[in-house]
Amino acid sequence: MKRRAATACSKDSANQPPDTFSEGLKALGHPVRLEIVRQLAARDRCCAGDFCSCLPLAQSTISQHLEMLLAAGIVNRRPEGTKSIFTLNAGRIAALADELSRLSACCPNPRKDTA
Amino acid sequence: MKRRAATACSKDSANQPPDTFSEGLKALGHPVRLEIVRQLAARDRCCAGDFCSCLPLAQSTISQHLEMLLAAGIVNRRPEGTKSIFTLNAGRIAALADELSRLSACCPNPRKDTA
DNA sequence: ATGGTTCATCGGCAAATGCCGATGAACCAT
DNA sequence: ATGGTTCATCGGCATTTGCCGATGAACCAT
Repeated sequence: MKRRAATACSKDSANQPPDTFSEGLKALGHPVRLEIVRQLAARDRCCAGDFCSCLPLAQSTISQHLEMLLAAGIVNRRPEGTKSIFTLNAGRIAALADELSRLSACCPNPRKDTA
Repeated sequence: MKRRAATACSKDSANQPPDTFSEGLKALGHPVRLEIVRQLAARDRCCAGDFCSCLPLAQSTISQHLEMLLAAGIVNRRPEGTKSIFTLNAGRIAALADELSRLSACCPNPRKDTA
């Protein structure tokens, strides 16, 4: 098991450098990863196996999706016994949502009527 | 030029069926497409060529990115003479932002302090 | 009609992505 | 120590993505 790299790579929640906006959106832009996030939002605290039992995918595949979400700062991981506990990084998601809404508000673009 | 398929495929702004959330995020989850969206948000109304002059990519590549944004409902396209005028679909982006923020709000997940 | 723009589409190619089964480390029991 | 979980990582594979140059249609001049 090489997954005990650091001590607990979950505390550093919002460690996203500069341009990571598109990175975050990309991580969320996949139905499986989005489902993972939804599960996490609904249940709070899932271990990796929980996702395996509610998604029709191999364990290795799910592990890789989790890894991507982790790399994008969307989720946090914490080792607990032989399990990996995942939690949502709500702050990060909120920040993405915020930047997105700011994008939409930037230009009113009211040309939506008949003209 | 086959691009005059319908009359003006831009009016139907928010025509996204059911799951299109991840589709939209995926479309935005690419630095080039995000830059296109930013340009559009800042300037309102760009033709395709405008993007070619501010992005270091071939015209065909940009056309394809625009096509993706169009398919995802992020932008609208309107033919105008020999040009294609693009506008932001701000409503769609706002809806994505909203759903995203709802995701983050779902679970407070306050375990962010030392514990 | 002729020529010049603008831009969508068509191969083609390299790289990235998504998926899997297998392997083995870390941990928990016994 | 032995065996059973849990899960990250590896190699391999098929598909998708991102990019390009070239082509040609639609439109605008003249």
